[in-house]
Formats: sequence, C-alpha cells, structure tokens
Amino acid sequence: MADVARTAGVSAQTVSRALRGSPNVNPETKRRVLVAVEQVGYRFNSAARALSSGRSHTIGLVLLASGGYYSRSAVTAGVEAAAGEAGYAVNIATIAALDTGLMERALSKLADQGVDGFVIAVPLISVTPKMEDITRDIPTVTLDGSRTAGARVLGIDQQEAGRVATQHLLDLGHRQVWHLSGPDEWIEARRRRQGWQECLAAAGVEAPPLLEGDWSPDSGYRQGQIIAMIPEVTAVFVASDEMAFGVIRALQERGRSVPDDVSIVSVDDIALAAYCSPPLTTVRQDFYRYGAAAVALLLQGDDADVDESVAAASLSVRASTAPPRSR
Amino acid sequence: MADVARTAGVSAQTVSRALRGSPNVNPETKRRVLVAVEQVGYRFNSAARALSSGRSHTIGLVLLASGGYYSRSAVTAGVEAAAGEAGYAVNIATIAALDTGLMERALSKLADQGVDGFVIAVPLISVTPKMEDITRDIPTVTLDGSRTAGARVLGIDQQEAGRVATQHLLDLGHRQVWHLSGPDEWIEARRRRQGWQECLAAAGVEAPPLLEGDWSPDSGYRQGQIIAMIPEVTAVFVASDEMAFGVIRALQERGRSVPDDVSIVSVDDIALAAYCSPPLTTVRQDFYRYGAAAVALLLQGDDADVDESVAAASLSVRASTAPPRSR
DNA sequence: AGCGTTCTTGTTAGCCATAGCATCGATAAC
DNA sequence: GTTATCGATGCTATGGCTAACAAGAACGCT
Repeated sequence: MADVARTAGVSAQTVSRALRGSPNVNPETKRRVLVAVEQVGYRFNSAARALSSGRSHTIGLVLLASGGYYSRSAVTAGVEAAAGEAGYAVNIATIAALDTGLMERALSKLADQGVDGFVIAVPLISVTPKMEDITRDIPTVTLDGSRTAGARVLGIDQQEAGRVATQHLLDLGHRQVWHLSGPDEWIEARRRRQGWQECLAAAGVEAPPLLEGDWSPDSGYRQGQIIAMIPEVTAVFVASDEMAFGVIRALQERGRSVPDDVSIVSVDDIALAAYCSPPLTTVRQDFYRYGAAAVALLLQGDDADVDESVAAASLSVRASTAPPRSR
Repeated sequence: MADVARTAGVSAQTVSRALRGSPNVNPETKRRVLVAVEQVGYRFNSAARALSSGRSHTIGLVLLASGGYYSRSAVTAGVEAAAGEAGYAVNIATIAALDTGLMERALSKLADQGVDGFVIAVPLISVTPKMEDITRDIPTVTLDGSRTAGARVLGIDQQEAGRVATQHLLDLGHRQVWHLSGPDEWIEARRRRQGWQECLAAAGVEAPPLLEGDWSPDSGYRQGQIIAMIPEVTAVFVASDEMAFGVIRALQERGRSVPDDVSIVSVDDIALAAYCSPPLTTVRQDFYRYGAAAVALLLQGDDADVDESVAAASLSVRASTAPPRSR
C-alpha cells in the first residue's frame, strides 16, 4: 500500500480512502490512486483490514450435512450471491447431524474466524447457553429455525405449505389425508405437520396415524411399503420431494398406482420433481431466495425493509394427484 | 491475549506458543495457560494471526451455480470436512456460468480474502493469463479441470466412466449405443464422450450422431423427445443422472418403455437415482470423496501421498438397462 | 478583508498475534 | 570444573491497514 501511495504521490491513508470509496476524495486523486494500484499490482490484505477495522466482511453460514441436498445447495447459492453483492465473503461450517454439541462447535469455529454475522440454516430447536453466548455478540439470522438471543428469524410459512398441500387433496375429494412427516427435531417438519393437522381439523376430518421419515428417499421408500399395505389410504402428504420419490417407488412396486390408487403431494419442488414418474405435485420452496433474504436481513440491521417472513404456498400441480378412484 | 498472559503469569508469547501446540512449552505452563484462557473467555483473533503469520488458514472453494446441485453439495461437504479436520476454514465463491471473466473475478475475490489455497470445482477449459497469475501465487487444486500454472489436478477418470457405461450396454447385447452428452465446455462431458467413443470403436461399432444437453433434467427431457422418435435407438448412455430423469420421462410419455424398448445408463448415482422409475443403472461418483481428496492434495503440498487420480468406474446396476427386446 | 465551513489530505497511533532473537537455567559432554 | 547444547521463556519489532485527529486549501458569507 505504501508503494501505491508513493506511486500516486499521496499518503497511505488517502489510498485507503480512495479504495473504500470514501466520499471525501478528489476524483482526480482517486483516479491517480487507481492507476497506481493497477501499476503496482496491488491487492489489499483483508486480514490487515479486519484487524484494523474490527470487521471481517465475512458471513458465517451454518449448514447441515444431512437433509435435502437440493435445499442446501440452493440456500448456499442464495447466501453467497447476496453476500457477494454486498461485498461480503462467505465462510461455511457444516454439521454432520442435528446435535447441539456439533452446533456449538460450528458456531465457535466461525466465531474464531471472526465472521461478522451468522446465517444459520439449521433448524435446531434447542438452544444452549453457549450458543446464546456466541450469538449475542454476533448478529444472527436463523433460517426458519429457533429463536436465540438477539437472533432474527427469517420465517418461512411452512404451516401454510402443509395446509395448502392437504387442502389440495381434500379439494380433489379425498376423505382422508395421511402424512409422512420429517424428523420431529426439524422445525419445518413440525410446522408442516401442524398445517396438515389444522387443515384436517378445519375440514372435520380426524387425522390418521402419523408416519415419520428422515427426509431421505430411502426412508420414504420404507414408509411407502407400509402405506402400500393399507388399502384405505388414497392420499398422502409427504413432507419432502425426496421422500416422495421413495414413497412413489414403493407404491408402484407393490402395484398401487400413483395417482390412480394413491395421490401424493409433497413440498420443495426440487429440479427433478417435474421428472418423477408421475411428475410430482408439490409446494414450491424458493431456497435461493430464502438464502438471499437471510443475508439482507442480516446486513440491514434493524431498519430491515425485508419482510421477515417469506410465504411458501405456491402449489405446482402436476400429475401425482388426482381425485380418488372410488368416488 | 495480554489478559490471558497476565492471568497465567507468563508472557504473551508463551500463550501464543501454548495455544498453537509449540513443542517447547512446559506441560505445566501449558495447563496454566489453558485454564487462564477458559477463565478470561479468550478467543483468538484470526485476523491478527493471519496478518502476523502471513497465512489465513482458509481455503477458497470455487463452485459453479449451474450444473448438478447434488455434486455441488457433496463436493462442498467433502471439502469442508477435510478442511475443518486440518484446521482450515472454507470460503466459497460461486460463479453463475462457465465464463472466464466470472472465473477471474471469483479467484480474485478469494485471493483478496487471503485464502491459502484454491479448490476449483469448476471444469473450465480455457485459462487466462490473469487466472495463471493468481494461481501461480496460491496453491491450487483443480477438481478434474484444466491444468493451470502450478495447479495440481485431481483427476477423476471420467473416460473410464464413459467406457464402463457404454460397455455395460454392449455387453447386454445392444448393437448400438447413443450418447447424450453434457455441454462441450465441460471437461467431464468431453471425457465421458471420449470413453463412449473409444468403447464403441473398440467394439467395431460406428458411433451414432451425438446429442448434447446442458446437464439439466429439462434438457434431458427435450433430447428424450427426439430419441423417442428414432425407432432404432435401443440404448442410450446419458452423461448425468439428472438428464437421465428427463430422458426417461420423455420416453415414457411417448410410449417407449425403459428398459424394454430403450436402456438407459447414466453417471453420478445421486441419492434419487435408486428411486427413479425405473431405478437408474448408473456409474457411481463419490463427490464427497473428491472434495476431501482435493483438500488433502492441496494441504500436503508436494509430498502428497494422495493418489492424484480417483477412479470412478463402479457401476450400480439397477433396472433401467436390459437386453434389447428385438434379439 | 476576515472568519467560519467544508473539503481534502496527511500524521500518528494503534489493532493482535507471531517471528526472531535474546536470555536464563539445566543437563550433557569433555 | 568448564564449555557446549538444549529447553523454556521473554522482549521487541513488525505485518498492512484504518480510526481519529490535525492541518491546509478553497469557498462563501458578512
């Protein structure tokens, strides 16, 4: 930087100001500085900047290794894009499972890296004192997760998603709608389940027994085998597309046709949903947008003009749902 | 840190040594330091460490936003896990498309962040002088991509994958194997194509016209519509699972059965491959492992005991392939 | 002309950890 | 006993940048 300053004939401080777009710099001086930067091949040192300014211009993103890979990938892309736009870098930490210990370690690791904020894309329900500690010091946005000290929560209306999916099946004439839920530790899973329950209750239908999977297609397959054995099931609301793939496969292998015998609705609308056989009717989730919105919320601080809740209730109707055959 | 030193009754330097596991520290002193750290609630400042030591303990990961989301997600997880193991953080940069300009910007951004190394998971073929410049200064591992100045390439034997897939179809008795390739700019696509060509040549079969998609299920669907119109096609090697989903859907919609009328083999073995209808026969790729291996290669420097090439030729035989009907 | 403002630039003092050298005592070797 | 060697620790300078203050120049006003 000293080289640049010398070449441009100004002080280091002026170089710093020029590069950071400080308002009070003579345009001509700024030009000279930029030319000098080019000439010298200068590249600023972000460690030094972080040390000096106290801010690293880095956001820590916490992800869960299990769970849908589509959502992870899309959320990451959204976060990265929005962060990059604002001049922030993104540091990731993955936790292998929903576990408070792992979560503490991940946050701790990112905090050590000196991130300026967290985007937590892990729907952990319980919050430990240590987690509170860390998130008290560093601004945090939780993506549809639990509320922790001072953390903002970007809410996605998963309950509405559950309601929309269930209502769609009822509207088609199904008398009963079963539900294959995600694991109970996941807030998404709970909320979608609540939406399902509410919707059934509103329709005066008693909820059938709950099935539970772990988001994996394989768990969907296993639960699908059970579903196939119960003749009275005509409609299932599956909590994720990936599980729905498994369910459908199991049903078909056992000679139950989708949607003729059993209708399936799920949630996510991943890229492959339209290419399932039959194409999945599913509630769309815009993960990329969630990621971007989380960053916006994080960076804008209190005067956020971002809506803290992103609706998630647009149904993509495809071919996995139909009126019940027996009508 | 000064607080810690005071509390432990030692100098700051000793604290630094104790925390970094320097060999010449009295165990008793070390213990005292650790206790003091706990007491004071000290968390080291990585910016200062980076500034002082010249190394940031951060790896830059370059990803492509398009292309399969499964692979992206799995590679990221592998990189993150291996990096974390070695005490490195991961900084990501996504580029929206295969474009040298975007690539330069991504590398530049990461270089500004002061990363100690790059893992480039983008199979860009051409390398610009500016890219060379950056990667000359910073150790780089390219994941099956192009060789650039001083960069190591972790080769995945995609050609072998193409060969295995094609051979499988020939072995089943197909006289001819068509190929739906990925975009030409992708090295993976080229290599798989070469494997296909070689295999056909070795069998004395003249290669049919090449079809090309963009990795998306939708492009698979569109090409699948074309394939469905050509009665003589009995076997297709599709360059990715996601495209295969689209191809199969298109064939089925037009009344061509898979595998009875047309056999389909693809590459990747994503989580959903086993739940396609019919389940996909596909060449397995262990993306997580590729990511982890890239990091190992990067960090171990020249005395890498990592094999620079990871074989990728294990075929998961499922139900999308069968002998041709007309035999 | 004289004075207060505003704009632009420079000076100085850190930010926090580490490298490198210096120091000191203890152990080993002669 | 004396010197060489080694292990443990401390001191000081330094990395590259920015915050805070200081100072000079330019401008507008009375």
